[in-house]
Amino acid sequence: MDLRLEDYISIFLHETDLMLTSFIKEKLAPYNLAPEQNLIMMILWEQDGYTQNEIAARLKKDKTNIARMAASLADKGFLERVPDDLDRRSLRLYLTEEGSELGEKVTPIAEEFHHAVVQGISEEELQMVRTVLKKMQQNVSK
Amino acid sequence: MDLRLEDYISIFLHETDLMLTSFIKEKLAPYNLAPEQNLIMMILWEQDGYTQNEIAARLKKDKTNIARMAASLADKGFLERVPDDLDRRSLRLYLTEEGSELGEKVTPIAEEFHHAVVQGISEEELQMVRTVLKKMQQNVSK
DNA sequence: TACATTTAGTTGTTATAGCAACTATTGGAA
DNA sequence: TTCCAATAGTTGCTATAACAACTAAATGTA
Repeated sequence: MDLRLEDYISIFLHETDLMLTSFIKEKLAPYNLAPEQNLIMMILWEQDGYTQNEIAARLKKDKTNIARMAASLADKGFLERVPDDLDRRSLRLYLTEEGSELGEKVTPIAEEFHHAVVQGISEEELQMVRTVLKKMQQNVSK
Repeated sequence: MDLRLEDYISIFLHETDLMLTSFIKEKLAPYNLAPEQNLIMMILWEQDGYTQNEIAARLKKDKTNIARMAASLADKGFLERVPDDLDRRSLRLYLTEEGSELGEKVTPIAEEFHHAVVQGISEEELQMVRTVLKKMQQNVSK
């Protein structure tokens, strides 16, 4: 077969992902928010009080990642980690005043980012890409 | 606008990338090769003796990453880092016997991986995805 | 009730990614 | 030839990602 690096769609996908991440990282930097930390905040801005475990399920990430990102966000003063009364193993994430206010500034940036990314790409093209990516996901799942 | 997480194509792209990476990571694990380390090896299997800098340019990665991955691959005995005679700042990467032989086992795995990923996806669809991803890359570049 | 199992979260480790600041070397210009 | 600028690589740091092994708490069953 003899595929070259340029033939691997996975490599191209990975490069694209890194470029998008780097782009939004720069936009968020002034707000002291890293890209994946921002995803946690986006969930909480809609509705806070979720447990770390619930956030992990929603973001399809390992609970270790969420725990460390939540700890970092708490350090920054954007949220508080409150043990649940009924299940004292669980930590529920609640926005602080500062974290809550941050949403008003950062939400528009996230949406601008999305629009910048899809600029010049039609709804049909985007849907097609979603379909193909979904197929790839299925291809590598049991 | 009020986009939900599911609306962000960047998030879907990122999740897909992670799933593909995790899949190939598992396939390569028995050979003591991590996915990105494998990319360096793939270049060297085609032609070795490139400098770390040349590898970094080819893989569009920071030279720090390449330096650390090359150090790791050297630790594993897959390559040697040889200072260039004419420019003693440069380190050229040469395959060891072991690293060279590894290529015969791992190259087919990489190609099988690619075929697994694109299974059930037509050439036209794949080309269209490439075109759209390229457009996204341009959208986030200066 | 007592004990085994499951669950939520933490700690430690490895890999990737990229920035900043540094050393060593090379190359270019006065 | 001397000195400044550019280049190759390293070290240190922060963030993401996920696995393994652990603690603490809750649940289920004998």
